[in-house]
This record gives sequence, C-alpha cells and structure tokens, in this order.
Amino acid sequence: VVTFNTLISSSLKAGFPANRARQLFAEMTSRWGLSPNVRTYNALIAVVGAEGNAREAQRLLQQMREEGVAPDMFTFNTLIGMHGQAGDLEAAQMTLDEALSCGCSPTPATYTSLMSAYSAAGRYSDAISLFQRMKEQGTGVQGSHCRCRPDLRAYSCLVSVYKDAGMVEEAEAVVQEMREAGTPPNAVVYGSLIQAYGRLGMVEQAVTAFDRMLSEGCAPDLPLFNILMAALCKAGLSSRAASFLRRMRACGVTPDAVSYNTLIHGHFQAGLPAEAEKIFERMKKAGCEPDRITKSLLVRTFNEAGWHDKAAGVWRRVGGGGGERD
RNA sequence: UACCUCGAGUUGAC
Repeated sequence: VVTFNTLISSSLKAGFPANRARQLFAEMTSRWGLSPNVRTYNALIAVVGAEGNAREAQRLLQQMREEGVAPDMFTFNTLIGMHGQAGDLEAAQMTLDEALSCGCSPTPATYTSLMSAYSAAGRYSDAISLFQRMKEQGTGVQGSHCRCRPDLRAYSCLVSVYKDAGMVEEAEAVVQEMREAGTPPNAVVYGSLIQAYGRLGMVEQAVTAFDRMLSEGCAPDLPLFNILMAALCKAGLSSRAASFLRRMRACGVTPDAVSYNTLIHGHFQAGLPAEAEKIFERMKKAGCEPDRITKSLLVRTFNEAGWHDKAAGVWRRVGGGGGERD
C-alpha cells in the first residue's frame, strides 16, 4: 500500500497525467487486492484536486467514508486548498466546518491554505485574522504540544499577504518575529519581502534585505534572484540588475528564462534596447531556451527602437512557439 | 519525539 501511495503522490509531482494515478488506484484493488488507506485517498484527492476536479474529489471523500476509511486533517486540508485555488471561499470554509464537526483539529496547513485563498481574493484583513486565530489556538491550554503554532510556511504566507496588500512595515515586523520565534526566514520569505520592497520602489531596502539574508547564512535561490533583479529593474536600474547574473552563478544558481526575460524587459523600459539585445545573446550562449515571453519582449523592444528587421528576424527564427496573440 | 499524503515567493503584452 505504501508503494502505491508513493507512486500516486509522486505522479503529481512528476507531472504525469491524472489518469495514471487513477489507474494505479484502480489497479491496487482489482489486481493486487490491496485496501487503500487514508494516505492513498489523500494522495489521489490531491491529484484530482490539482486538476481542478472538485466533483471527483468530493466523490472520493464520500467513497472513503463508505469504505470505512476516516478522513483526516490532511484530507480536509487538501480539499480546502483545492477550493481555495478555485476561488470558492465558501466551499473552503464549509470544508473547514465539516472537518471541525468530524473532530479534526486544524493544523498550520489548514490556516495557511485558507489564508492563501483569502489573499488571492484580495481579502487581506480576513487572511490576517486567520493567522491571529491560529496563534490563539497555538497558545491555548495545550501549550507547546499544540500543532498549531505558526510554522515556517504559515509565517511565509503571512509575509506574502502583507506583500500583496502593500503593507511593507508589517511584513518586516513578521520577519523579525520569525527570528525571535526561532523560525528564521528562508529564501521564500525573503523573496516575498524583497518583492514587497520592489513594488514600492524601495530598492535600497531590497538590496539590504538581500545582504542580511546572506549574512544570516540563508542561501539565495533562483526565484530570489529573479525577484531581486525585477525589483531593481522596476526602479529603472536594469544595469545594476544585470550585474546579478554573475553573482547568481557565483552562488551556484543558473539563470533561467524568467531571469533573462526580467532583464530584457528592464532594459527595454530603461530605453536600452542594445543592452536588451546583449542579454538575449547571453541567454543563447548560456543555452537557455527563449520562451514566448522572450520572443514577445524582443519583438516589442526592437520595434520600438525602430529596428524592424531585427524584430522580424526574432519573429521568424526564435522558438518559444505561438506568439500569434502577441 | 515515529518513513517520500496537504499549505508559502519570481518575468511581458492583452
């Protein structure tokens, strides 16, 4: 059973079609006579949930109950996350109520899923209240044994909420609270914080946060560099942003298409089409495949520079597919 | 306090 659980859940991570997981699930009972357990159902629910198939997910919940397999908080968390991603806050909330009525107690993931959903709907204050509720539950009578003290991802989600709400000081305060709570911020948290600075044009704060991250021994990853370069570009500092290409290699991070696209766009906005073209050359030399965004950016950059032949050349020769709508 | 089931951050135009 554990083998099938692993196969089903990894089929999601590996990006295999959902039917592969359904097939495995069917095979384990019909061919091997095995009984799926909670984890099996949870894994399959996660697969069909990722497909956005809420009906089937609900059917599986019903099926597991009929088979005498009690859903746990993971099951409900998965369903809450699925509804949240579909923007169905009502269904997400109802699922939480159902979980509570089954005697399941919320975990940090429960709150984080809901916060993420409220935040995506622009309901920032509701998302923030949820975090507060989680803390209250975590400091109750059960004290340190309670599973509901905010964890790294919960804090991370809160920082992201403040980022989206444009509340940078609150985001900073959360990061500080994390340090004091013994849950030091990781690259994802710093990514949200730096993006918050970037959106407000607070470039120096963004770079300072980056330096502090390094001094804390936290390794910058690919999205972090991309976020930092975008922040610099947004402030018109595209050349300074491009200097981070070397820096990221020095950190063992290989730039991807997002990195190059960010810089091409930054140079375009700064009125430096020749620099944008240089970035494109470096991209090709590095063996990074241009995507449709690269193509669209280059066509626009070259056209607005009056370099119509170059634009036409990119349009014809560069991969990345499609582009018709562009 | 028990091994791989759920939740967090990144690029253009429209």
